Amino acid sequence: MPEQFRKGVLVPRLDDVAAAAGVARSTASRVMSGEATLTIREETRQRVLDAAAKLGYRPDTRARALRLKRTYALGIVVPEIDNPAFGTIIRSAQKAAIERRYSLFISLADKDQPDTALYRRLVEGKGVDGVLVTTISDPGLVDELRRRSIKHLLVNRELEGHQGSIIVDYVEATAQVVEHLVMLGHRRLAFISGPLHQYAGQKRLEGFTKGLRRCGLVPDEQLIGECNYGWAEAAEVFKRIYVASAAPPSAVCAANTTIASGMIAGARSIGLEVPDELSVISLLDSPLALMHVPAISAVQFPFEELGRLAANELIDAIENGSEMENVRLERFRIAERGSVSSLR
Amino acid sequence: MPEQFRKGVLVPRLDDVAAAAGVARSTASRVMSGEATLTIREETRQRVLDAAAKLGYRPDTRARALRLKRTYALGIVVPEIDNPAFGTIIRSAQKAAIERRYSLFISLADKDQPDTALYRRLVEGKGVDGVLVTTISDPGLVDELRRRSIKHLLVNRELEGHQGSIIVDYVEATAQVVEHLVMLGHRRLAFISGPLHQYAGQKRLEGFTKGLRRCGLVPDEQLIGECNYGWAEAAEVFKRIYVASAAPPSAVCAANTTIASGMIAGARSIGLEVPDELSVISLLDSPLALMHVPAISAVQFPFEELGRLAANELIDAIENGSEMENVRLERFRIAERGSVSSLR
DNA sequence: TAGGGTTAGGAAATCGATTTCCTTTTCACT
DNA sequence: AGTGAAAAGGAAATCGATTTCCTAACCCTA
Repeated sequence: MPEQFRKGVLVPRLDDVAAAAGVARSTASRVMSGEATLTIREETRQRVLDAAAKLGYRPDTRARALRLKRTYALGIVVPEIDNPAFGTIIRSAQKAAIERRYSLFISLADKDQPDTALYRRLVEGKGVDGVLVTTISDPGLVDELRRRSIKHLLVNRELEGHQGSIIVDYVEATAQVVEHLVMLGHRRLAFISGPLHQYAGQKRLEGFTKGLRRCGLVPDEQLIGECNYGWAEAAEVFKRIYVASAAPPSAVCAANTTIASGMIAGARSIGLEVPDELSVISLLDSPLALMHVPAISAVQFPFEELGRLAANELIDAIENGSEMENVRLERFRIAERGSVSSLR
Repeated sequence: MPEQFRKGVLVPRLDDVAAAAGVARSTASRVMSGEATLTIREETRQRVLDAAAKLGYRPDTRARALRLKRTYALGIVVPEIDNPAFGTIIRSAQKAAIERRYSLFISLADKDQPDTALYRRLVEGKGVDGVLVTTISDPGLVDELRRRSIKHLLVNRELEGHQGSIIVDYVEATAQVVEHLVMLGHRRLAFISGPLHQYAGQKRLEGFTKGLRRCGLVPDEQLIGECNYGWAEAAEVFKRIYVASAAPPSAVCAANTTIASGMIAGARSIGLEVPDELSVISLLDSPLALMHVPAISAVQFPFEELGRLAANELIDAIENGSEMENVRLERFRIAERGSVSSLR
């Protein structure tokens, strides 16, 4: 009875393929997995392949993983899913992974639920061969990965003394934005950041002050604002800064397009024209930048490349045991749109 | 030597725990997996638990899955990751899954790469116990799931004759938006949809004409536009419609906030005031709606509930073999903000 | 045709956990 | 103390694939 049962109801196993082709399980395995440690006669190969096709055989990943101690799966931990930068990274990383015959699983690192799916089941349970980490707000994750010596690569994040990270250059890009504005004649620059205790905020602030110093200017505490809660807050923060400052800014760098947009709304609400009376630039591009009149100038980073390289570097490390490096992608581009004016 | 080797370098297995506790593997298994088919003396239990804790033992998911024929993992296939509705669905589904001790893996159904990770490795290779499907643009996926009799649930999508889907009511919501506008005195309504060949576009168009008919009005082909490529196109489409129509619309329904935003820009570019000369409402809310002055009125759907219920229904079906139902969440809310005016 | 080297393919161990089936121990009761 | 039932725990099969080790068949040459 098991014979009928197997053919009809259940999913075929390798044994079924072997039986159908009239060969041993081992031979079927050799044919299916391709990696020929042994030569197989062409005619036998075809018999097995035909049988597999007819039965609709698909190898069982779980069994394979158990035996091979390899899952050919990668995980990526992301803090938020609807951030366009992460979206791009995920997409390109998945594409690169698939090209090398790996799968990529995405797992959200929920703030209220740090005990993520990926972490609990996959990493601890050896469900993935490696992990891309795009958030370090929970340092416990990286610690644990290191402790269990699971290959992992920090993506768009870096950590003091940590081997294996790949980043874009927020610092230099921000510094160059500042230089760009100064070259256009701006002298009073404001900076409205996202949460300053987070990685991106810190790097951008660092770049901001670095850029100013390169131009022989000194940062003015009064012109530096922090915005934790998005658009509406950005408008308020801007107004507060503008009104309070002795000499108001002629240009503002916003951490991202949401903040830039909010700031523009704030500026307009107190009668300021953009870009004539206030130049605005976003330190991170997104589709939102184009949804304004004028469109918002913004810095574009090679996030697609970042995701691709990250996946490939991780896979290399898994397959060749190669050490992971710390890579910094220096490329970026200031997309000049209409929100910045020249004072000259 | 293997003894030392195991303790030092490698990850502990159940056998190591058993050895450390001085019991048999089977006993250790019974303690660790909790499900007591057999009673275990409290003292023995503690010994095993202590040993496991000391060794840092974590069960190997792959081996477990192989033996149990269950992975306690769910997959979700999403068409795009940076759409706020999908973001909400994913987040709440993941949360619900974790609460029931399942993992949720997200996989992007890339258009140019329909051969997704989830599909290839997980579904075919029995890597997940069930799948949430949020896109039907590739009907092959659903076909294949059905053919392999893998539990799956359509989320925010439905298919003729398909058992197992959970949706929000785009049709009724859109119809009620139309009624709402008509009650405010609007008679000439325009509708700018996203791609009309896709699910959401079809449902909204259906609701739009249904709403009009309920109010005794007839849809005017001239006032129906399609926008496939986002903001800038929406502005153009709107202008074209407005200029071309004999009697111009006093209100417009946009499929989503990006289109609504683009339309508003288009309207302003031809000198129209919003909401005084043109009312605008989005049939789908997103943070972008609040990034306007005036803020854009929009329809809010219970996507969080959708994701939660979807995960739970799928898990129920997996665990109890219960049939999956077709559920429609009727709740929705029209968030009135400033972009709609009354003509009375 | 015997001998040596290849080529082709099979039997069985293995990966790590679960579970069935069985044996031993414990305990209550007479 | 002896008996039977219940409790506690162990040995081994199992899940589905890979791989090592081995044997049989084949081919060529001397």
